[in-house]
Amino acid sequence: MKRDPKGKRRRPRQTRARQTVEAILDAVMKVIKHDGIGAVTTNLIAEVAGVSIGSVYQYFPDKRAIFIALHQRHVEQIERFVVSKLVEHAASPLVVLVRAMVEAMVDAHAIDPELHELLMTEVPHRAEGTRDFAVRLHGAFRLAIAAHARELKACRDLDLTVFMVTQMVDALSHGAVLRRPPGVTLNAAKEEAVRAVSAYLRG
Amino acid sequence: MKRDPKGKRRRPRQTRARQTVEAILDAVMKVIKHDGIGAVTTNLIAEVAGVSIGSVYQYFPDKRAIFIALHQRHVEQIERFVVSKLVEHAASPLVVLVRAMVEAMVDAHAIDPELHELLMTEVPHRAEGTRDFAVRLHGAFRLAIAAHARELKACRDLDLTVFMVTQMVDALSHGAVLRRPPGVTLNAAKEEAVRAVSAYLRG
Amino acid sequence: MKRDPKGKRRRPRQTRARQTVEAILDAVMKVIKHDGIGAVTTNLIAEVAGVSIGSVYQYFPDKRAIFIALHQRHVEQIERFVVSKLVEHAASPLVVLVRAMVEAMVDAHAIDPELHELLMTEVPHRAEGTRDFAVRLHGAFRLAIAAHARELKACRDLDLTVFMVTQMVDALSHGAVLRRPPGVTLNAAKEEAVRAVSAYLRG
Amino acid sequence: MKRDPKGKRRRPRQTRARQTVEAILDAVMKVIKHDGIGAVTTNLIAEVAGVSIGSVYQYFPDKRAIFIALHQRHVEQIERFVVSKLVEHAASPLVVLVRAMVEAMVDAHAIDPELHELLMTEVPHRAEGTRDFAVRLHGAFRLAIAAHARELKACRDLDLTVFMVTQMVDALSHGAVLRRPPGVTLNAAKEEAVRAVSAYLRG
DNA sequence: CATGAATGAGTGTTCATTCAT
DNA sequence: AATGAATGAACACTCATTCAT
Repeated sequence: MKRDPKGKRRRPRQTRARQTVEAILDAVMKVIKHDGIGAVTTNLIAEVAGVSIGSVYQYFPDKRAIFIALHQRHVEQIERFVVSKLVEHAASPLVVLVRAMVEAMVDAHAIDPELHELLMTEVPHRAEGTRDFAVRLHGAFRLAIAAHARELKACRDLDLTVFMVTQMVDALSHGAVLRRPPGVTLNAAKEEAVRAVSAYLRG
Repeated sequence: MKRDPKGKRRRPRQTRARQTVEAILDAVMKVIKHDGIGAVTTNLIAEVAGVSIGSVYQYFPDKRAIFIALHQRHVEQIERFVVSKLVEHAASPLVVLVRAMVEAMVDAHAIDPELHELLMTEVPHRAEGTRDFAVRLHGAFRLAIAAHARELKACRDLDLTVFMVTQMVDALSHGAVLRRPPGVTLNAAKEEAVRAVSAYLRG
Repeated sequence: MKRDPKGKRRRPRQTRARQTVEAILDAVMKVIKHDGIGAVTTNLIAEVAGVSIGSVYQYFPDKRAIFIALHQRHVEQIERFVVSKLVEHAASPLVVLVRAMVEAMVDAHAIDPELHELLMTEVPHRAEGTRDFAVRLHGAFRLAIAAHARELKACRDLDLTVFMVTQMVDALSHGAVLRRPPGVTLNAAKEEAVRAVSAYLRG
Repeated sequence: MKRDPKGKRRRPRQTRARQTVEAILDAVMKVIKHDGIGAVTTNLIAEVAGVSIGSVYQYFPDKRAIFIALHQRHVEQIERFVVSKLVEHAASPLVVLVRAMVEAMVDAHAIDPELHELLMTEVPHRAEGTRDFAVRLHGAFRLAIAAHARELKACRDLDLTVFMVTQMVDALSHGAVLRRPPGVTLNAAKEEAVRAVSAYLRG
């Protein structure tokens, strides 16, 4: 596989391919939001994406693969988002870090809560390569928390602690966006989540 | 044609109907676990349930309704399970109550974790009547927690607190069963969850 | 099966049977007019008729038989109607007779033109026992026309003449009710039909 | 319409599509005549037409649409047939024209009387685009009759006259083919029809 | 590589009919 | 005779996938 000698120009094929893939995934999202997953057919995906059905099968072996890719993209977007927030606060004190984590996740969920919910409840996604939300975040959170390991008194098992924090942050931010009780503001829910995680970490 | 001596009319309606519905839902579960949701066809459901396809449509307007009912039944089972555990500990101190809550949820999830995961990730739900897990538990948890309201110093908003506890217990017990890191025992995960919830409630 | 010794009372069985049959046929009509023949199912017929589906099959061997009976009843109603008009004018001059025939048929069609049209275009009816409209009228018209045979100069073959008159009266009255051009009143169409038939009979 | 001599791209669209549609309609006719409409299933249509069931649904939204198209084609065939006969006799005297009209219709009905009858009595029609036989002929007949308007003494309303003639020709030719009394030849029935229409037009 | 017409196995669903009560 | 739950053969229709162009 020869690399481009000069490395200046991107191979147009790769670029076009990525564009097409993106168009297809965008189309799936659009259709899901408009009419539910029941309306998602490969032919409709192709039509909405503005490509031929043949091209869809150029990039995806079958329909299932499209859903998996959609999940992957969605999770990766959030992951990128969260990681970037986390590095910002690499040097912050623990509470600030926790607040940043919660805020990042809430923001991530708030981008398109409806779609997130649909992806989680309606779109089949159990498959290799698409590990769950919380699992994907494990790595990012581990790094961030490890930096504060000494502050954590009761932390005997870092992996366990990271696991717990990840689950809590994921669930509480998801819940804050989509299921908080009426009368509770998003900010209040956020603060409460920060409080909960902090309390846990403090021991 | 023997009429029953006392009873004027046979009335197998309610009983038979419920039996049939149960048989159908059991059949769906069986098929899902055997061959995945991809293999779930209405005719197969009928066959496995030992009823005619026509009878399936006597009780469910369409395939989707079967899935919804399956979710409902599953969630209700867990709810019943959790509630019964909760009433057992109506008079217990807070920490014991929290441990009971976590244990109940972990046990509930552990009954058939595979099925639970499949129901959540592969089977389309999202429809009236199938509110989320955590939402169903809200009521049960609220009752249990309200009894300890005085002990909760930092509790300004009971609903918010209940919401938080529900989310945490649900996520942590679900995670403990299905996503705990390797090397962490179920019991350790349980204890950690109890610790986390207690820490939050303590303020 | 003993007949009623005195013969005073109608056998309730016969009466009930006829009532049920009528209720079934009425139900079919009702459903057809409400939702089209596409909506006509035996179970719905039973429901609308207020009898059990089992009772429907007590009186009709299958669905087709119901349609045939419906046609038969409809045609017989019209036939009775026309015949009674015809006997009124048994002694009238030819033109009056023709006018009476046309009027009778127009009135018959006008009773429920919509249903008539539906019966003819949507409801399958080719079967023994359900000869066509015009054929059923042949006998009635034959009698009426035969009385005026001597007036008919050009009438070499009475059957042919009756056939022609029947076709014309049927088609023209049906058309007058359902297809006359805009701007033409029903009465004008009637008169024109009378003129046409008279012209034919006059030779 | 072969544009490019070299032929850069095949464009079988229009032609192939029409061929397929014709094949489907022919298949329906074939099945109806063989086994009755009861035997007409979409899959059988596809099989007999030599196309896949998927292709059937490429051209028709549902089964009903196939029947409608079949009616349309049938009526259009007859219309074309009649019109061509009519233009042949554009300059003929009235009686000859009437004879031509009757003959055209009789011939049209006689092409396949069985199918015609089945289409009319067994196949659901009645939908936009499938106006009745007589209505379709109205235009053709109007043109033909208008040319002789001066000869028609008693014709006050051309539309009414055309309506009457259309109804009569349709009914009498249809009846001549399918319902003439035994002992009456087709030719005799034709002549009688010509006589009837002529008598009407003469006033 | 792209296209999109064609495919056809497979599915959900209906509904005429039966028969135990 | 009446009932109506149950039946299941049969059907209309979909849609993932292919492949000739």
